[in-house]
Amino acid sequence: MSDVEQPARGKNHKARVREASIERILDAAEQLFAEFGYHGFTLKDVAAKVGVSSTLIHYHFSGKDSICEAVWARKAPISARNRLESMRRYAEEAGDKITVEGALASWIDADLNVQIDETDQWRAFGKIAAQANSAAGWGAEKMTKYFNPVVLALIDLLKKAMPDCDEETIFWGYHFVSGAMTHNMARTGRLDELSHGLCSSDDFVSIRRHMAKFMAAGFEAICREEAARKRQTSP
Amino acid sequence: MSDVEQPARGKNHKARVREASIERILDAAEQLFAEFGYHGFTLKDVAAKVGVSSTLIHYHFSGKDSICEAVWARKAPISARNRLESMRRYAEEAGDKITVEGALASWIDADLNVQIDETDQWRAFGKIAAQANSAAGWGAEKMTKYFNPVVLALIDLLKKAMPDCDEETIFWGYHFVSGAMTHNMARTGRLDELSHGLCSSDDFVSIRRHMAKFMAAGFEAICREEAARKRQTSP
DNA sequence: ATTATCTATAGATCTATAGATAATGC
DNA sequence: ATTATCTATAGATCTATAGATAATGC
Repeated sequence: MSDVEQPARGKNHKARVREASIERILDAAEQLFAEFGYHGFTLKDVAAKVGVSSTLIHYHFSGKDSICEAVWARKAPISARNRLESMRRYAEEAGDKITVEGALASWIDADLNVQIDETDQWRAFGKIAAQANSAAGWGAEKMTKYFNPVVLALIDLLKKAMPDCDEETIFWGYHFVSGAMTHNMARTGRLDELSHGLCSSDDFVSIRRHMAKFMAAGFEAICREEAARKRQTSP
Repeated sequence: MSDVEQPARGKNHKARVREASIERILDAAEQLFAEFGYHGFTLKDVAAKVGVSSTLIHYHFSGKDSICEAVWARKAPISARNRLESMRRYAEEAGDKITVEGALASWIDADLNVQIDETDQWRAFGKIAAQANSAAGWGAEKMTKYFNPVVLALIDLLKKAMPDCDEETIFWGYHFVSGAMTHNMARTGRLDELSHGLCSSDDFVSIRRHMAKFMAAGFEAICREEAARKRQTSP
C-alpha cells in the first residue's frame, strides 16, 4: 500500500544483513553446542542448520573456538552482570542483616528467573554452562573467564552472613551449590523419568522454591559442625 | 635359574593375551573419555595411546559405542552394587531409626570411599559419570541403564527417614544431591583456583566430611517448609 | 587350524581456501 | 569498490575392511 511495504534497505543494509547472519549462525551453534557438547558438532552441522554454505561460517569465524567464544561472549556477561546486580541490590536492602538464604537467593534466583521468564533465549546457554562446569579444558577456561567475579562476590556475601564460619567451609558449601545449580541448568529430563513424571527437571519454579532454602540449611549445618570440631580440638 | 623364569605361556595363553589387550584398550578409552568427553576422542587416539594399530581396535570392538559401553559395563555395576550393599547394611543397622543423614551417607560415602581408597582405578570413571549426568543422549542412557535402581533405593530409604515428607519434595532434594555429587566426581580443579589453593576439588576426605551433613540439613529444611505450606493452604 | 596383530588402502567426512557472483555503497 | 555469499576443490583426518603374518593350539 505504501513505502513502508518495501524492503527496508536504507543505509547500513549490508551491515544489518551481516549482523543477522552472524546471529543466526550463533543461534544454531548455541543449540548444537548445548545438545551435543563442544566436540559433538561440526561447522558443517552449523551451516546445515542455518541453511547456508559452510564457507560462510569460515567467512565470519576463524573456526570452532571462535564461534564458541562468540556464543559465550553473547550471553555469559549478561548472566554475570545480572547476578552481580542482584547481589548488590540484596546487600543494599539487607544492610547488616544479611542472611545465608538471602545471599544465596540473590545469586541463585537471578539465574533461575531468566530460565523461567526468558526460557527460549536461555535454555541452550544454560545447558552449555552446565557442561562447562563438568568438562575440563574448554569448560574450565570459559567458567573462569566469565564467572569468577560472580562467584567471588557470592563468597564475600556469604562471609558477611556467616562471619564466624571459616572460609574453607564456605568454599565447600559453594562447591555443592555450584554442582546442584549446573545440574539444574542441564535439564536432562532424568528427574522426570526417575519420578515417573511427579517432578520435571524443566520445572524451574519448583527449583526456585526449594533451592536457596535447601542450600542455606546445608551451609549452616556444616559451619555449625566445623565450629564444634574446632572447639573440640583446640579448647 | 629355573622354569619359573620362562614366559608363562601355558594353555589359554592366547585368551589371556586377548584379555590383557582389551583391558589396555579400555583403560586408554576410559582416560580419553574422562578427559575429552564422549565426542572428544577418536578410535585412532585410543590406538595411539595403547600403542597398537588402529585396526586392532576394530578387531576387538565394533566401534566407539561398543567401547564406551564396555567402559561402563566394567565399572558401573561395581559402583551400583557397592552403594546398594552399603544402603542395605545401613538399613539393617539402623532398624526403625533411619535418619536422613545416615541414609544419605550410606549412599554418598560408598562412592566417595572408592574415590579415596582406590583413586587410580576410579578417578577416570567418576569423571565420565559426571559428564554423563549433564549430557543428553549417551549420558542419559547410561545413567538410566546402570544407576536407576540405586537412585530409587535411596529414595525409598529417604521416605522411611522422612515419612511425613511428600515424595515430590524428596525427589527435588535428590536432584540437588545428584548435581552436587556428580560435580564432586568431575574434579575440575575449579575450586582450587577460586579459593587460591585453600580447598581442592581432589580432596575427597573433606568432601566426605561435609557432604551428607550438608545435604541432610537441606532435605530437612525443604520438607519442613513444604509441610508448613500445606498447613497454610489447606488448614 | 585358529587367532591376535599388522600393513595397506578405500571411502566418508570435515576444515579451509581460491575464485566467481551479485548485490550494496560511494 | 566493497562485501556477503556461493561453487568447487584440495588436504587432512577418521572409520572400516581386505589381506598378510606370526604366533599359539590341537
